[in-house]
Amino acid sequence: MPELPEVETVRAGLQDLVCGQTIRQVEVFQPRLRYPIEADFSVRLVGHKVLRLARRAKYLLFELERKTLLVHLGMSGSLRWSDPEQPRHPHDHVEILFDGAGCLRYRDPRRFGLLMLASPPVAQHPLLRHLGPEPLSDEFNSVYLFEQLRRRKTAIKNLIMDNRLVVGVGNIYANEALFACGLSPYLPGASLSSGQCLQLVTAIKQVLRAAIAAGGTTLQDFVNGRGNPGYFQQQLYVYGRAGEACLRCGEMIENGRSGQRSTFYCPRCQAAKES
DNA sequence: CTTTGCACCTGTTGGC
DNA sequence: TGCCAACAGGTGCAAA
Repeated sequence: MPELPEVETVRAGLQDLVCGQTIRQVEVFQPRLRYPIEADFSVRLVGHKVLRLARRAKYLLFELERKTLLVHLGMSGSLRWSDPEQPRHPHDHVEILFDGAGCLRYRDPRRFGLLMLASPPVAQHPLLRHLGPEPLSDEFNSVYLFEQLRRRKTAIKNLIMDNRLVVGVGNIYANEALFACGLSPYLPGASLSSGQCLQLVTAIKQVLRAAIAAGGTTLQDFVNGRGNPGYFQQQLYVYGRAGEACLRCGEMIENGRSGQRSTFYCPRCQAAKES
């Protein structure tokens, strides 16, 4: 469910609540997530203080003194600050209690997410090592993108959703960014000119920034760390709008498939252009 | 190396 | 109303 803007929204909302807090107790109610939670997970966390809450790609990084807790929300995960006295939801799989009042609860009906401890340097962790640049960094620019797309015939939409090329762009924002710059999602990567690469890079950054500013997109159940929804869905131009009129030209938005993912686009604004 | 399709899991939705 | 197939924000992996 969460793409980069949603994860960043959770990070920003939880940061002040967890930083400086020491972990008092960890309860695992359901260890079978994407990777099973190890038996010593709780023991290794208790007594450690959260120094910083960072993010890399769609991973949340709880930086402790000598280790890092990695949390990925998968498709349906959420992490929320809660009163330990409140009854737990059936899909609350992990609870982290702190010295101060309040606890962090990890909820994930589909269990595609993960919680895992990583030793420094965390960037070398197997799950993080092969990740591409952050989309909002200067490292992700048109020169880089153009070079990456050479010799790639995969559809551009699938390429920008590939973690090794650039992180954080999921199905919603891939569709939105391609609409924003008027490129067909089906263009082979190598067919993009350097000018189109610049337009696409600019569109991705702009869409992600706007989504972060709106607190993310809530389609069904996304909530930030404090249990509140995001509002970017009000600014979606194509995602989920199949059959409705294009907000720019009035043409009917189409819903196709690309790489087993549903793909929304305006056939007029995003006509496949030769380059 | 690139590309494709599957697998992991539960919940919701839409068609018949 | 009920049943069942299809689909849902992600991503690592095997196989071609």
